[in-house]
This record gives sequence, structure tokens and C-alpha cells, in this order.
Amino acid sequence: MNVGNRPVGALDGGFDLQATLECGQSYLWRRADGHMYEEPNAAGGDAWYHVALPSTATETDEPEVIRLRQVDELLEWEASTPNAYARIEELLRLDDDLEAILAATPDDPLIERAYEAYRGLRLVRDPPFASLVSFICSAQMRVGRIHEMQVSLAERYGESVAFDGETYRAFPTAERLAAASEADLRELSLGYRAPYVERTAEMVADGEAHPGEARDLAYEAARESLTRFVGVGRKVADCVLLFSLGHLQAVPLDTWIRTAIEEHYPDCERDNYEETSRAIRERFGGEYAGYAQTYVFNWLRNNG
DNA sequence: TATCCAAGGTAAGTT
DNA sequence: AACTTACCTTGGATA
Repeated sequence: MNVGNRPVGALDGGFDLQATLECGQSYLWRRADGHMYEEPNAAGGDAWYHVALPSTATETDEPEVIRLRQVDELLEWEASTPNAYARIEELLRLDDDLEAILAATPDDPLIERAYEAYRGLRLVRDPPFASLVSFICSAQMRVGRIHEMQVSLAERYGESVAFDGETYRAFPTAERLAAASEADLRELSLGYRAPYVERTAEMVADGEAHPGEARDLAYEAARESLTRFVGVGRKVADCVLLFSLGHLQAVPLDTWIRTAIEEHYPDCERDNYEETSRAIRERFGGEYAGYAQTYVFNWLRNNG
């Protein structure tokens, strides 16, 4: 077992682990106490874990288990492989200059209120395929159940890895998930999303397309590219662009943001997704509009 | 206890 | 190209 820690208070803009992992942008972490999305420990010190897939970048050949906790300004970890910090930094965007991003955000009462409430919340860099499946599953679903679905998929199809006397499972690769039938996935309560996940996993496993290919495209072309996958419209595509592929200007137009537009930014209303998206991205400051979106989403979901 | 409703939408069928 | 409608499942609200 490899352990380490880092004073995240020294990061530009700070860090809030609980807000980052439970704000509905990533469904690939589990709270150690089994009570994801419930009231966090008032004294702090809750732990979350994630199983990262093997990566040539870190030269590992089996999944890497990472367990994290935050005590005040100290981020502490235990991992199954050495040098976990590089992976943690990538996954949780600890390399973002959050202070500069917030400073570049336009003056706006709703955005400022949300920024104050969740100071230290960072976007994530989820692995592309897992992010894609997560948000295909998100259609007409509550955050807690989206998370349950991803846990079920990992339990049923993910590669297992032993760590600290327990068995953990990674999110399944496309190849492993492609082995599932629609009926198999319906048994995991995916409902009508089951054939979407099945067919998308096959597309990726067959090499027909990979969500990571959208990383280097221009934003709107990247969004269009992702809609090739089954079950992926513009909203889901925007989520993958923002929470996995680093297109920080993406503003997914979900029910919460649509309500926010109605009530707070009615002049951004257009008669289609494309144009409304452009208008609200501009209102949210362009380059980092997705950061504002995520804070506002979180504020409305918890306080609206 | 039973029924209704909405949840981070998308695909397929109609005009 | 715009507009409707069906779609699984479930927890919480309402009667």
C-alpha cells in the first residue's frame, strides 16, 4: 500500500473533495461509508475511492485503486500503486488555476452565489468511455440512481483488483461491456437505456469510433461527433465534453439549466439547443462557461 | 395501500 | 427541418 498527502490549500483556488465528487459530474467514485449523496460527516474525513484502468501513461498493467480523504486543507491518499498523485491530479483537475477561472467569470448574482457556496469544487477528467456510459444512463434519472447504475456495471462487468484485503472493481472497458446483451443490462435496471449502452459499447469495442477522438476537435464539431453514439444527443455529448474531454466551454442544457435560463436569463432563450447553447455560453463567460454551469447546477439542485 | 409523477433525454415516426 | 410520442424504473408525493 502506497500512501501520501498534499496540502491542497496551496492550490490556486483551493479544493473541496466532497463537492467535487458528489455534485453529479462523475459517477465513478464511491464513498467508503456507502452513503454517497447523503449528509457528509460534519467533522470531515469522509473517504472516497476510485478504480482507475491500466494506463500506458502510468505504466501500470492492472487497475489502480485510489482512496482519498480530505482533512481541512490536507488531501490524503492510499493507493495500490506508487506515484498516485499524478493520476489524482489528472482525474480531479488539480492542475486548474481555479482562482483565475473564477476571476474570469462575469459578474452575475446567481453565479457568484453558487461560487461562494461550493468554493473549491473542481471539474473532473473522467475516462472517456466511462463518462459516455454514465451520461447515456443519466437520461430521465436522478443522480443517486445514475450512480447506482455505474456501480452495478462495474460489479457485474468490471475487472477486479485486490487492495487492502478487499476486492475492488474497475468500470468495465468497452470490450468487457460489449459482452453484455440488452437483456443483461435491463436486469441491472438500466431500462430503455440498456440497448443504448449495449450498442455504444459495441461501437467502441469494434473500433468504429471512440469518444476520446472528440478531445482534439473544435467544440461544436466535437459535440456533433459524439452524437454518433447511440443514446447520445447534444445534452449528453456536452456532459462528456465537459466532464471528460476538457471542453470547458460546454454548457449541458439539462432541466436545471433550462429552468435557470427561464428564470434568470430569459434573453438567452432561443428556439433550439444550438442557439440557446451559444447564448448561455456567452453569458457564462465563454472559455470557462462549463465551470459556471456546474456551480449553478449544483446550487439549484441543492437549493432550488 | 394505491396511484401518480418526474427524474441531468434520445430515437423514431409524422407532418 | 420542426414537432410528437414512447420509453424502463423507482422513490417520493398525494389521495
